[in-house]
Amino acid sequence: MARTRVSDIDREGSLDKVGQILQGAMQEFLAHGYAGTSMDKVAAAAGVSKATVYSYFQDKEGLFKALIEQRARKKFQSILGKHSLEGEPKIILRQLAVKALAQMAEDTEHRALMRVIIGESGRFPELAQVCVRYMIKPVFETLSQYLKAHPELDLPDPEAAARIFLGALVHFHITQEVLHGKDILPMASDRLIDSLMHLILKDS
Amino acid sequence: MARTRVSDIDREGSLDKVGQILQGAMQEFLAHGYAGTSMDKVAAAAGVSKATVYSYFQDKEGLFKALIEQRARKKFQSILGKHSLEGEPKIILRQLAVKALAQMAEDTEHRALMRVIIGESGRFPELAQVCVRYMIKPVFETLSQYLKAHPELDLPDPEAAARIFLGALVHFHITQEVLHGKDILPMASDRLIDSLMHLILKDS
DNA sequence: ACTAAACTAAACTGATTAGTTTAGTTGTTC
DNA sequence: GAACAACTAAACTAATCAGTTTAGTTTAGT
Repeated sequence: MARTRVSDIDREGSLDKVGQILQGAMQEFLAHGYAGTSMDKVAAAAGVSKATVYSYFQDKEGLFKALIEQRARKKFQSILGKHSLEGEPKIILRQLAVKALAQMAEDTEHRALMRVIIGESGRFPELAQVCVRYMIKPVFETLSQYLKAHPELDLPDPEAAARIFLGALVHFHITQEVLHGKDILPMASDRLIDSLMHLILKDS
Repeated sequence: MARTRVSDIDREGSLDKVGQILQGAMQEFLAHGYAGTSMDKVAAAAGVSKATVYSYFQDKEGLFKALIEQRARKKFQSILGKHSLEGEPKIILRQLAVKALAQMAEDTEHRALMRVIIGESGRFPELAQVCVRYMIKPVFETLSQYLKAHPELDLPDPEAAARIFLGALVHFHITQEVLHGKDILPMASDRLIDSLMHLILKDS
């Protein structure tokens, strides 16, 4: 049976056992997917015995779900949480696009998380929905709100425009980085962003 | 060793052994991913003995790669191959968007293929690149060419515009269908398409 | 020092895996 | 009918897997 108690004094550096296990699980699951990961290797990567893993998590599926939920919740802050979205659209939207593409490009964990979530979305639909709810939805709503607050952009449907804006960025990242298409279908990110700005702002 | 001879008379219905094996491999690999699929089940699904599978394909990895390459090459035709892309942009682009979204939504194999390719893109980068080369690139180039041939659209960078157009559509499909986000982040596809048309055409 | 909880390494179960081998069965060709 | 190639079912190897158990160690509270 899994323990309910989680918060104790942090002996041993900075992580409690749950954190240690999740850390090891992240390393393995994000690198090899659900079916490709063994619980022995998770325990080894966590620096913990296998019995301890099973004392905190019911089974492999439970650990995987707990891990993905934790990472999905933690990712939202880093992608838009600090970005305040205040100021002139011409500047703010460009800043947002540049920063989003750059951040996604350098964040290998985010890339691995995308692969796992999409790859397992057929077998774990509820996990995919967790990611929609806690990662994708807040980002869309934040941008929608900003676009709605700027009627001078003359967007008849700000929510749909937010989808187009973010969809174009994320799909660009998928083709270039996730699918290793940089050399086959090369394009500087500035060109995408310039065109995106031109379409949304209707002028320069 | 894998056989080199492939084309023979088609005894037995319509499929040769290679086709039969690939058919069974598709059923299993697309449903359970690479690591989650066993060669015993592939042979059973193909209606063929395991020894026969290994007489045509070197190993699991070779069969998987052959399968994904075949499906990626076959998918290009169905997504844009029949669409001729001739006529007024206002009509053609809307038609293209409507048809692309509808086709992706009803094509369960395409959805499974997306999951597997993205999910395995970290472990099989060369397969992901095959898909970029034979599925994504031709679609981008077809649309780019069409946009370039219509200067009245006043697009400063038709290639980037093609990326935005298709990226918005594909990412919409990923959030709604692949990640099961329809009920969490609902939006009628018409709204997305209307906004996309408005942005590209700058008027109605 | 005693106790109890948390943890460890290691062995174990029973199932499954990739890939090979064996012995026997089809079907075609000469 | 002899010979050959393609195929089959089934057994086999050696490794790995999820999950449990055992027996012993560490740690903290009293």
